[in-house]
Amino acid sequence: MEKLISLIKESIHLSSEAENHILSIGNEIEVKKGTPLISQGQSVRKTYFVLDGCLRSYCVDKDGKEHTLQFAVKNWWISDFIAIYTNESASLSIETIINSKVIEFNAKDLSEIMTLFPEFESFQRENLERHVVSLYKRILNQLQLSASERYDIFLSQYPNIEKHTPNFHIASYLGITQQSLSRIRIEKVK
Amino acid sequence: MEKLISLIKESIHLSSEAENHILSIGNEIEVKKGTPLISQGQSVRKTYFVLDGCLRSYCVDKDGKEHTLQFAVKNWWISDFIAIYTNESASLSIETIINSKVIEFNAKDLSEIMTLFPEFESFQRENLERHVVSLYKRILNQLQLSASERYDIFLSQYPNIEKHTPNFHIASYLGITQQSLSRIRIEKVK
DNA sequence: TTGCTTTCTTAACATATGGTAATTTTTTTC
DNA sequence: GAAAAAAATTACCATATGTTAAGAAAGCAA
Repeated sequence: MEKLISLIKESIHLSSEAENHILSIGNEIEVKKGTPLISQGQSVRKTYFVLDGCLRSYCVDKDGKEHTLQFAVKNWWISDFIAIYTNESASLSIETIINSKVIEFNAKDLSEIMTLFPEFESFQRENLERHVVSLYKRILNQLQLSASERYDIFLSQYPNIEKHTPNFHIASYLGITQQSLSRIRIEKVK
Repeated sequence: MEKLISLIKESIHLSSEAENHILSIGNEIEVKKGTPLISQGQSVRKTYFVLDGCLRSYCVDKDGKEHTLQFAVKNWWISDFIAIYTNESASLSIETIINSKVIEFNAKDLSEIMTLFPEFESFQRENLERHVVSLYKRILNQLQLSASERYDIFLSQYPNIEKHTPNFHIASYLGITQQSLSRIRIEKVK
């Protein structure tokens, strides 16, 4: 939990009162590989901060195909932000890819922090700004790059992730089939 | 300019002091069709609020192809947010698609508002939350829908926009060529 | 270790989209 | 309104990616 506290302190001044409040609303838990944490259709109550391991958020389309929206590794936040920011029920599911350690927060508690300690507004705003930038960059990649080029960028953004993440999840993040990814991987070797 | 003020008032309480400050930093201008407002490579100093008309942001790749990242119509903000939030020079260009009326802000003035009037933090945060949601939805569309389905959604999100926006800009937003879009449009008629 | 399950690869074929180029249509400009 | 410029359509062929299905490899559980 100290890791999260020190991360916050990089961005804003944190009173001991606020620090204690965060410690009181966060719940550190260990989650076995393959555990569903949020399921499409449910009402979303949780947001997770990853201490160790790897999670992913994805949606399942009408044909039953999965599409990975986000991977979250150490020090990243993950939730169904679409549901949280629009107050709708979950359109995404979230699961652990490997055994992981996370801090679980009630989304409601997190948004209340900003009322209790207004300085958190700017912490949250900065997070959102970075979030917007990364999403724009992903859209730009999708618009202008081939699947093979997107895979290269993926590997540089998530070094080591392919050691524990099945290729079909990576393929679903890149927007291609696992067969296409397999072909691309073989081309690279040559 | 009243339109922007009333939009802000929907989100936060606005003191007359803060209102005057906004009026003082915003510059209402009319811009002829096809005018470049920001160009790739420049340092970005402006953010625009659209009162009337239509603008787009786009990037030009190494082959000279354009990729449209955003269209902005009435009551939308547009800028190179990647550049602004990362403090880099512009990776995007912005231009008017038709004769437009916009309020021009110095990006620096806008971010200073939050220091001068902290209540703006939450206005900006809410904007960013909506921004994140719309970007996630676009990524999901790109991952799971065909070009034809994405075009349908585009038309419902921007009704009337095709009346004044060239198809090759719409195609570049959807991530396809104008020839493909042309084929899709013909299929629809049948 | 052994067997079972999941994941990955491979192949043959199908389909969507891209590239080039010519033609038509629409818009702009004078 | 005529000429010029820009945009849209069309056609033909190329290519990337999808689909289906089978077999190989890797990972997991007893």
